[in-house]
Amino acid sequence: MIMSSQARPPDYESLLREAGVRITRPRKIILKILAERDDHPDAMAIFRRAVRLDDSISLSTVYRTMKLLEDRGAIQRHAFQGGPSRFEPADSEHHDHLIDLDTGDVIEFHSEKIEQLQDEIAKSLGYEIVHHRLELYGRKK
Amino acid sequence: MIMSSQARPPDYESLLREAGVRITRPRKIILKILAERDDHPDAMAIFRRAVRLDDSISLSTVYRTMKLLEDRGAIQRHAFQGGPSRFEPADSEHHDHLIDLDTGDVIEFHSEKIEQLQDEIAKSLGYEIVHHRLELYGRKK
DNA sequence: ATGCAAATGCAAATCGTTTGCAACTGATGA
DNA sequence: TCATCAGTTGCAAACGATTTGCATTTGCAT
Repeated sequence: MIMSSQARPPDYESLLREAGVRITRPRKIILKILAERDDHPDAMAIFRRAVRLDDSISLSTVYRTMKLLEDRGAIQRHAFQGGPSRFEPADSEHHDHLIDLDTGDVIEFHSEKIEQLQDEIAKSLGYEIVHHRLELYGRKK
Repeated sequence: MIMSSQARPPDYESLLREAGVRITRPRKIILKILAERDDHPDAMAIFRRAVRLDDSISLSTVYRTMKLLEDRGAIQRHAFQGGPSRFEPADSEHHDHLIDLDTGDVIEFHSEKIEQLQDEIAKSLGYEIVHHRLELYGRKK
C-alpha cells in the first residue's frame, strides 16, 4: 500500500490548445488553481479561489470547465458521500480515498492487492471492470 | 467471495410499531413493496409501484418513509454513480456492489479478504473505518 | 486588423430531495 | 365505541448542485 506522490500535472494549456480548445482568461485561471491545489476542492471552492484572481468569473464557467477537463481526461470527479463533486488532476497514478468524517479531509491510498481481488471478483461474475469506486469513511484514532 | 443470499426481512411493521412509529396505510404499502422487491429500486420506482396499490400516495411520503427506515436501520441507501439513491432492506449480511453499466443491474458480492485489507489500510493511516463504499462498474463479457 | 465560431456571464431551468403547512388519521384512554 | 391529539399525510414551494438558453464577448486563424 503506497501513498500517492504529488506528481506535477502536465501542461494542460498546450494540451488543450492542441485539442482545439481555446485558452481563455477564465480557463487559464482555473487551470492555475488546479495546478496549485493540494486538496480535493469542489466547484464552489474553485469558484471562490477563481474570483480572488478575477471577479468576473462565473460559477457556470467553473462547471463548464470542469466538465471539459473531465471529458478530456485531464481531471477526475469524485462524488463522495453526501456532498458536491470534488476534483483532482488525473495525472497521478490511480488511487482510492479515505475520507475523514470529522474534517472532510481526503487521504489517498492504493492497494494493488485489493485491485487484483476486484478483478478476480468481476471476472468470476462474468464482468469486466470499467472503473470502480473504493471509499473508506472513518475517524482518526 | 460469496453471493449474498436473499434472507427475508424481519417484520418491520411490528418493529416500527414498537419504536413508537405509526403504521399508516402508505407505510404498509411501502413496506410491502420493499419486502417483495428483488432489485435495488430508487424512490421514484418505489413511488410508481406504490401508486399502483394506492394512487393517493405522494412521492414526499416515499422519501420520508425511506428516511425513517434508514434512520431506524431498516434499509440501506446506496448513492451509485450519477443516478438517484437506491434502496434495499438492511437485514442481509454486508456486501458490496457491481453495477452493470449497460442495464443498471446491481450484483451483490462480498470479499472478506478485501474487508480485511481495508481495515489494515485504515489502521496504518491511523483511522478507524465507520463505513465504506466499494462499487465496481463494469460490462458483461 | 477582421470575422466568426467558441466561450462567457447571467438568469432561468433541471433533477433529486427536503420542508412548511393545513388537513387528516392512527392509537390511546375514557 | 368514540373523542382526542400528536404523528402523518399530500401538496406546493424551497432546496442545493448542476446544466442550459441566449445575447454578448473574445480568442485566434486569416
